[in-house]
This record gives sequence, C-alpha cells and structure tokens, in this order.
Amino acid sequence: MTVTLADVAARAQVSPATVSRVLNGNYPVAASTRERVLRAVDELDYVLNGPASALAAATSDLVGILVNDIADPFFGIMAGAIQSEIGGPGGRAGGERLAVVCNTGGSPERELTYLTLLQRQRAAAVVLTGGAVENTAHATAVATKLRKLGEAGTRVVLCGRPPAPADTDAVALTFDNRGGGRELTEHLIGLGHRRMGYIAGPEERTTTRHRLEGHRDALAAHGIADDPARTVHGRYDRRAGYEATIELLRREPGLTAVVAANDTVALGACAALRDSGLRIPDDVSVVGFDDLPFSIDAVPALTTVRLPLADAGARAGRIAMGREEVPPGGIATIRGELMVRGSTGVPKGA
Amino acid sequence: MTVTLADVAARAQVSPATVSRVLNGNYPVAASTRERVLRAVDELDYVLNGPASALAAATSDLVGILVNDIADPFFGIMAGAIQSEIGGPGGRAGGERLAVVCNTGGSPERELTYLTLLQRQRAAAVVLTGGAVENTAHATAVATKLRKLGEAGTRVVLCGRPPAPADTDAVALTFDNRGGGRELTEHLIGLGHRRMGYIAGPEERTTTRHRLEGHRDALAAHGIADDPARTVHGRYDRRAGYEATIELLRREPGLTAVVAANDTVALGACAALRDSGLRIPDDVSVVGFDDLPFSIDAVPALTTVRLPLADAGARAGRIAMGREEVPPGGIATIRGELMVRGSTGVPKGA
DNA sequence: CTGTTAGCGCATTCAC
DNA sequence: GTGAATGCGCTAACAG
Repeated sequence: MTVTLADVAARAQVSPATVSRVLNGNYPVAASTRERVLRAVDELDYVLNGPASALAAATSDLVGILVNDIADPFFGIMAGAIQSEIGGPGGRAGGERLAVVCNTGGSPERELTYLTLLQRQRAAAVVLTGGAVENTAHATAVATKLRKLGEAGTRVVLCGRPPAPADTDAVALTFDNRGGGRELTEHLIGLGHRRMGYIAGPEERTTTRHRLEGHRDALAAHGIADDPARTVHGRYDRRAGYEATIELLRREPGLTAVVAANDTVALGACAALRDSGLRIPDDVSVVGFDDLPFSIDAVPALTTVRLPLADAGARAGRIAMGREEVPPGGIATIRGELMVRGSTGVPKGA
Repeated sequence: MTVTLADVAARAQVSPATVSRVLNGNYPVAASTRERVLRAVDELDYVLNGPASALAAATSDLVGILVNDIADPFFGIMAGAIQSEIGGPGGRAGGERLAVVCNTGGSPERELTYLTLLQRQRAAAVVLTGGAVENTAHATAVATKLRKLGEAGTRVVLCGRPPAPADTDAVALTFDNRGGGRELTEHLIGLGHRRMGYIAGPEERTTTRHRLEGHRDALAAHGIADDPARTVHGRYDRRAGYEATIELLRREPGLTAVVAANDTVALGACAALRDSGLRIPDDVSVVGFDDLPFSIDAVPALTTVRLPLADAGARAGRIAMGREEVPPGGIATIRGELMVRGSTGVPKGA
C-alpha cells in the first residue's frame, strides 16, 4: 500500500542500499544510477519514512525549541529566527529539519516533560529560550536532562537564558538583563526621577531577578533608597501591568515613573495611567524592556532596551546545527541597547 | 549503552510486550506487574525510543502546525491554542504529543515542503492556519498532499483557512473575512465616510481577497464608486501599512479613512498619519482587522474586527485529536465581531 | 492477564 | 560503485 524504499529499488533496478545512498547523498553513487533512482522516487511518489530512518540511524531531523509563550512575539521572533537557520543541507535525506516548538507556559513540569519528549524523539538539537525558573530542585532536574540529552548526541543551546552547569555542555547566549535594567533606571534618574515604581515579572525567574537587580543597582549607585512598596510582581502580560500600576499608584500617588518588566507590561501600565487621567510622560514616565515591534507604535513611543532577538535566535540556530563556532567558554553575553523615546521625560515640577 | 525496553523487561522480570503495554496503557495489566515495570523504568531511567515506537505502530505523536509567520501574534495565538489541546491522555506512551510548528513565511514551496516532511514523520495530525495562496497549481498540489496525508491516517484541519476540496477530507474552520470586511466599511460609511483608502494584504491570498471583497461589497451596497487608486497592496506588516498610507495620501490627500488589511498594518498606518500631521480620528479614521492584543493599546484604540483566534485554534486542536465532533459538511464558518473604538469617528466637515 | 513471534522501513556494515 | 545481510527498538497479533 504505502510505497517503501524497496519499491523504489525494484523500480530503479538497484538495491535498497543504493536508494538509501542516493537519498542521503552521503555516499558516492554513479550519476546514471542516481538519475534512475530519482526518477523512480518521483514516479512512485515515494516519501521517506522518518521514524524508520531515525531508528536505523539513531538520530532524527527534529530540533526542539522550548518557549514560555508562543503567542508572545518575544518568543515568536526568536523561534522564527532559530527555525530559519536549522534548515538547509546537512541533515538526513534532503537536509530539511523540523522545528518542534514546545510551549511550556512557564511551567517547570512542562519544561521537563518536553525535554523528555524531545529526548524520546532523539532530537538533533534543543534550544531553550527565555529565562529559567529559579528553583534548585528544578534547576538540578533540568541540568540532569540536558546532560543526558548531550550524552545522547543532542546539541543543547540556551538562548536568552543564563548558562547551565558547565558539565551539561550546553552553549549559552545570555541577554544582559541586569545591564539593561540598570541603563533604563539610570536614564530615568538622569532625567531627575526619584520616585519610581517597578513592575517586576513573576517571582523565581532569572529574567525577573536580573532586571530588577539592574534597577536596584542603579538606585543604589545614586543613593536612592529602595522602598519595597514600590515593587510589585506580576506576570509578563498587559493585564498584570495594568493592575500593578493601579496598585503602585494607590500606594504612592506621587510616583513620577513606572519601570515595567517588559514592553507588554509597559503597555498595560500606559493604559492604567491613561485611565487614571495621567499623561505620559508629563505626569508619569514609562519604560519597558525588549523593544518588541509594537513598542515604537505606542503613543508616546516607548523608551525601552532593544534586545536583538532575531540575531540571537539565528545564532542559536546556527550553533545548534554546528554551523557556527561556539563562543569561548560556551557562553556569550548579548547586550541590549537603550532606546530613548517619547514615553520618558523630565518629572513634573523638575 | 542506551537502555532499551528489553532492559526494563529483564529488570522487571516480564516480557518486553508487557512493558510496552504498561507504557502505552492501552491494555489491561495487573496492578502489581505495572508497579514492578514502572519501578524498573524509573530505576533504569528509561526513555522510550520515539522513532522505534512510531515505526512499529505506523503512527507518531507529532502534530504539525503550519503558520505563515510565527513571530506574528495572529499565528502565535492560534498555535498556542492548538498546542494546548493536543496534549493530554490518549496518545502513545503517556499521551504527550509534540507540536511541530512550521514557519512557511507565506511561501507556497515551503508549505509543500513542510507537508512532505510531516508526511515523512507520519504525523498524527496537521493543522494549517491562515489564508491560502491563490494559485491553481499550488492549490492543486496542496490538495493532493492533503489527500495523501489523509490516506496515511493523518487528520487534517484547516484553521482560519478556506475549505480544501471535499475529497481531501480536511475539516475547515473558516473565518468570515468577507463579512468582517463588510462590517468595517459599513461602520465607516455609517459615520459618513466616502473617500476611504484600502491597504490590502499580499496579492493572491484568500484572506486578502476576501477582506477586500467585503470592503467592496459595502461600497457597492451604498453606491460608492470603487476607485482603484484607493487600494494599495502590501505585506501584512507595520512597514507596509506605513508606506501604503503615505502613498494613499499622496494620491488623494482628502482621504477621510484608511481601512487596513489587519491590525499590524493599521498600526503602521496610524504612524504614517501621525507623521503626516494628521489626527486620528479627527482628520482620518483608521480600522484594522483581527483585534490582536495590542490593538486596544493603540492610541486611540483601534476599531477592528475581533477574530476568536484562541477559540478557533483550540477547536481545531480538538478536532485534530478526534475529541470534538466535526462540523456538518466538514466546514464551519467563524464570524468576527466588530469592535468600535476610538480610531474611528465622523469625518471632518461632516 | 502475559509471553512468543514477527516484522515495521531503513542505514549500514561487509563483501564483491 | 553496488548488492546482500543484519539489526536499530518497539508494537501487534497470536497463543496460552
């Protein structure tokens, strides 16, 4: 019923082995033979059986990409860039590789589950994007998984994520979240702001912590007290930004600036400020993080830190495919760039 | 080296078949035996070999999701919703299924390539999202592929895409783009607009055509001439919206409204209008399509048609898993909902 | 409920 | 350069 490699071999009057060689192109085959085989493939409309191929070769053409939220352009952009680099020649049978995008939803359990699933599929490579959950047990479990994946020949790359233990052999492209956070707050301080609210991401996340630390570093460097009441945690979405802003305003109506964990949260903050009758940046300045595409279209345009998501993803993809040199020590830090735009200004009365 | 099912069987002192049955849970196994097997699995840290399993069972746990652009939330939202529904019990070995998200970039060739790749992997199901390319040769090629996939036991669902030929057995959840387009333009006409520019998506796309037809339907219904100079085609991105708006304004400075192919394009249009010194909606009204999350945060908030992307994706996912009844005739039309917001108003001088 | 027996379709040794 | 033989690890009948 379903046409197999043997059928092709019969039709081309060669052995199955030869067909396999032609298809994988990793072996010398006479041009005329190849012609004949290719024609048979075409005539029979033959499609290679991936699982069988993977079983025999003990490796597959699947590349796993773990993301926290595929609906968030932050991850979508990276995932797209990774995928664009994993194709091309080099893989089995035609060189096409398939990206398996796994949505963890930020759940540690699902992250582990997906890693196991990818291990099960004998994935050629796995790229983990976004911040990690800060929990010793989970970190250990992930490290163990990564080690096993590595031992099984799966290349592991962390993109926008802090390095894993060295013995995991995972390459890390890390965003300088701390530095970016510091720059943003320093920008605000430079404008004269002193009473700034901070909307942090979910707790127990490296990204959340690093950005917040950068903010606090800047405060400390300028002798500004870090009032705990000025920090609120929430998810990385618009709604959290909205609610957190209302809460911050309730606690301290005299706030002159709001520092958001990322651009999406910042958008929610802007909405809350507008709904509270406050003007941006005249009454309150707002900053985001990431510089997602929509940030420039906010009104006023959002001051933020641009992260080269597409570049980082592309690089991670190439490293995963062994097409780019691994950075020294297996770790590269990627810095963001401060984008000063209309959402920040001199505080009222300054 | 790598531990196999046979190792587990040996350790648990049962036959390989029994281990397989425990793992797949589709067969009655004595509780005590199951216990023993599970313990052995744990002790040996055994991980099922996906390809071997897929080969033997002639089906895999992979579900393909084709999207035009994974960095676009329009697709990200649908992909996330689909993925959230394909997990859970029912699949092989624990019921976890892996979503293979394929980024076609809108390219017909890549679409076909990915379908072949998924066919090669013996995917359990394939969901195609977004509009189709309107090209007879390509449409035929896709239909042929879908038919083959269906014959091989792969369930095919179209989500936000027009139906495929009936003999493909593909279930279609189609967005009523035409109706939504009509509503938007009728809303503008109702406000008094007569000179409206239209920024269409790429040519040869069903989505583009249907939305445009809806617009023209509304014009015709109100006896408004459809001036070809008032329509510009471009990609579905912000930049295209920006440039198209500049061009429309150049052609006809007296435009009172801009109808954009989708929200992203509308955002670009808004930026162009602002840069041209025009106020929204006082000077020019703007409408989008889709109601992506950021649309409500535009200033003024965007009037648009809300498409239930998450619901549609979830439903497509369930149908793909055979967990939801197929709509009558295999086709369901999903309507959008007009969201009137601040970006539209009475035209100047009215 | 459990063990035995055959392959699933292909990649890869070896020979020639 | 090409063919023949072997096994990758697992599932699915079929017995019992």
